[in-house]
Amino acid sequence: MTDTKVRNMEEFAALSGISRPTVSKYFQDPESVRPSTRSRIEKALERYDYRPNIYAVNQNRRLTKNVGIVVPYLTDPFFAEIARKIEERFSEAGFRPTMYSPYGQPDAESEILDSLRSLKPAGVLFAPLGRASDRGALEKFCADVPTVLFDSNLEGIGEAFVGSDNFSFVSQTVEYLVRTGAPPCFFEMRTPANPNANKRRAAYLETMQEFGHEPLVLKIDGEGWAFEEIGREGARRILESGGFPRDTVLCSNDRLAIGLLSACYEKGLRVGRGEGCALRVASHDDHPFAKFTCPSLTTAAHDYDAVAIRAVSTLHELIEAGGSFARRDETLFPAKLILRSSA
Amino acid sequence: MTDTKVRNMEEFAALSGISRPTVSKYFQDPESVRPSTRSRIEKALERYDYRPNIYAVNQNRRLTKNVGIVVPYLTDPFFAEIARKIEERFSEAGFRPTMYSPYGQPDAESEILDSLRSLKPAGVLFAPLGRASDRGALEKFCADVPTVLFDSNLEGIGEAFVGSDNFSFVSQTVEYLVRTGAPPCFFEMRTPANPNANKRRAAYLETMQEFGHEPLVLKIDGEGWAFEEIGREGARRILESGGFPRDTVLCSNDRLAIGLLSACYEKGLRVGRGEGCALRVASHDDHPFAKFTCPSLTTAAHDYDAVAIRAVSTLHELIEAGGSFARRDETLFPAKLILRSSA
DNA sequence: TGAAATATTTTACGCGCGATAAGTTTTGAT
DNA sequence: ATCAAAACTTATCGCGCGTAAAATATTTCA
Repeated sequence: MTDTKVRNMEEFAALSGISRPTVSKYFQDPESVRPSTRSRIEKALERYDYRPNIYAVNQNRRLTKNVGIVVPYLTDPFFAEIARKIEERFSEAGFRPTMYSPYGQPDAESEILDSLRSLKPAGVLFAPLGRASDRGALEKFCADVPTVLFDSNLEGIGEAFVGSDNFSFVSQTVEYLVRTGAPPCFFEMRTPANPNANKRRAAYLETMQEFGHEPLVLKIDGEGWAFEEIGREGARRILESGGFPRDTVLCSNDRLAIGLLSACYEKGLRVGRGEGCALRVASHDDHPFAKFTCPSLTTAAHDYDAVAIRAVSTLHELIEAGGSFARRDETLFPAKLILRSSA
Repeated sequence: MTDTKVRNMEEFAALSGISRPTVSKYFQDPESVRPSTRSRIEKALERYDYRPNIYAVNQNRRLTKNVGIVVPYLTDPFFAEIARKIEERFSEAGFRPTMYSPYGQPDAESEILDSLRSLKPAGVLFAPLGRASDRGALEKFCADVPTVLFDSNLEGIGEAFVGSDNFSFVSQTVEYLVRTGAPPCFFEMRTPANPNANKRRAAYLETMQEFGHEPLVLKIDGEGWAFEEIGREGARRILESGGFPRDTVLCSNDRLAIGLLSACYEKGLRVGRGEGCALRVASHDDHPFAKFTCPSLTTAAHDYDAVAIRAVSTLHELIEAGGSFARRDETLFPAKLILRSSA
């Protein structure tokens, strides 16, 4: 590689012996030029290592190749993992994905949308905070930018939704717990941040009804996104005031369960399905750490890959459709029950 | 807010009754225009909600307000947490931080640097993969872009380094374990990805020597970044072939320890410092999940905040210094011992 | 009140590339 | 060899803004 620094496309075109418009065409789609020209450009590319100025490109293109990925809490490995899968797929498809997270703060979410808008992205995959989101801000954003919601559905917002079927999660765990032991009580936050939590509670109530068992919901206090801490404190309080009302607990999500398990361990309460176990615990999500809890956590798993793949392909379709669908599709993937040691 | 859509700065300037160059000046630094002008612009801003085109701005400015944050593995809550803190501070300072992660892959790391370079960032905070990094690529990058390394130090790369003092981590844990019980063996990967691991081993050897104890290093097999899994498998193998050679184990990092604890639980081996405990386990990092392991993990904590704050301020200084320092400074923050139940 | 100091306006150019139109060459099938 | 289609070249414009120089207006302070 020669060290002649190439200032712009004009210069690079001269060096490769091709006209600038053709070089421009090449960078927009290498297949769109004749093989012989392509190889000449690529040879020059090896020698001079030029890349089009991304700002000039984006200023002039009708549509950028940027896509936004927004998740509510990026330090949660669950979201980090799904964001990663989505990011990977976009990169492969030649887009420039950028990740954003409001870390639970509604005003930060609105700010992200504002700054995202000014990036003129081709599209956005958006997992909203949920209850706390500023609905008006989201609607305005979605009116301007092709947006697909994932993970957490807000009715009427975005051109489509891709996520997991909460009913499938809960019906499977409840069915399993009932079949192999006793009907569970349901362990959740009093004021969940996420609409999925409400759907899970509803599914619990419905499924228990169906099986002819009395439902019992334990609502624990706590605000914010420190779910493990909240789960642990909630469980401690229950254990210190007489213990759980049933010998089987179904947690709304794995992060609460992680906290609960830690409280049980601390109190010397043995969790699992074997001899000498006082409590069975199951949960939902298959959080990346659920394999390493003590005992390892029986849970219903998201189909991470399916959600990521479908979310990306749906956004692709949306972009190609010009930014809007005739109908707002909702795709829900079923859960897969993962049997481990906790129940 | 009126719904007249403002196309560009020209139009907005006309609407606010100020000339375009002055409006341009305002957006670069609101303090640089007369208060009376400023308030006129801001009044217009409330009515018309205009924002300068980010691509046109960045194309023409000598230096963008972009900064890059690169961490080796973003789905690791440890990195996610520190990246978050850094991101937050840059946002407050009026920069546009963007996060990148190669997820352990050296070629992805080089690609990130390439695409980062084309963003013409004012500076980059970079936590390299370590051993696997393509040193040549990093050097070339750092020659063009003001870069400060953090977390993981590669000698001679970047204009400065900010991180934690590995010796301080290990000397504190070893001292504590020796003082309150017995000298630990050291549990680590055979081929650690990160230079910090080597420094920790060296610190272990040195500290044990100093205390007059025979060091003992257990090297477990495994490749990649699935440290919990690797730690668990390594511990299983040890437990199944006679158990740990000492009753105290010091893990190189918390993620390995999480795996080890899970293996111990599985095998019915009670970990902790009380009666009936067969093993004491301590570690390093204070991973966000270390509070929730069973038992909770005694560990040496990074000063996350100090590292984040110093990394950001160092990069600020570097940018203001025009991109290079006279001397490559290395800032190391000491660890803080966190006593929990595992040792 | 007046002159110097500071802000603002006017004017004009450039950044690097996308897009388009009109003319020229190359291609590949007859 | 012929000819139309495909690919390329040349020329030119526009995107939205930064920046600089010169002219003008406003403020500041004696």
